[in-house]
Amino acid sequence: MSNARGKRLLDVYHRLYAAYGPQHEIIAGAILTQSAAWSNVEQALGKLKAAGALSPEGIAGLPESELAHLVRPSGYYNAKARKLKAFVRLLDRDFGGDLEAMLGSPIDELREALLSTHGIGPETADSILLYAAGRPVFVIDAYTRRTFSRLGSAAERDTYEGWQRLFAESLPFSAPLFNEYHALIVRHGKDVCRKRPLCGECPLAAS
DNA sequence: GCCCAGGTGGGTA
DNA sequence: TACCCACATGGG
Repeated sequence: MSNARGKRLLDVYHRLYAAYGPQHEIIAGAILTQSAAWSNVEQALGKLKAAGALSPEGIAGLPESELAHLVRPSGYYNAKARKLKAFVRLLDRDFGGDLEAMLGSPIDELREALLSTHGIGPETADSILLYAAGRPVFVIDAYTRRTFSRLGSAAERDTYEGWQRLFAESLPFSAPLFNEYHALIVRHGKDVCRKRPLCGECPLAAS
């Protein structure tokens, strides 16, 4: 491991880790961020990590009540503890507890499995598919709807599928593009444009 | 004090 | 299918 190749491989690992974070942290974050401010989610993730519970094994090994206590800052803590437990049960039951196997399984199969799990709806499922599994799925959230409605580019059908079709049929089919685009929409949504839609500081004002 | 945040599931008509 | 409502904390 002291040779150049080993260092190179470790360097790649650290770069990827710095860019994406551990996959179980992304998944926990996707569930905890449901109808919650990200600053509160970060507090909850910090508590999980400090308790050594930020992993499928950690979550599985904790009573639901203790899990609830740890995720309390993210709100709806009893409901979210139950959802984390449900995800780990799915991982265990359908993929033998192997997260890599789960994330590497066929996209339609995985999406269906996620949607059949308590507490995972279309947005959370697609967040996991895009951000944890790196699949080309466009995530539709409140920021996306708000932003494109204001721009006069709302989906024809105001449903999750309707919005998703709008992006899927109009953009190159690329996970990195979908990832970056959605991240930018969120960034924009949290920025000046929440209180002052399409104001002078908004990069979308003149478009 | 009041309002809202990157949703979801269950119940009712 | 289309609404309601519960679930709950922390920050502006």
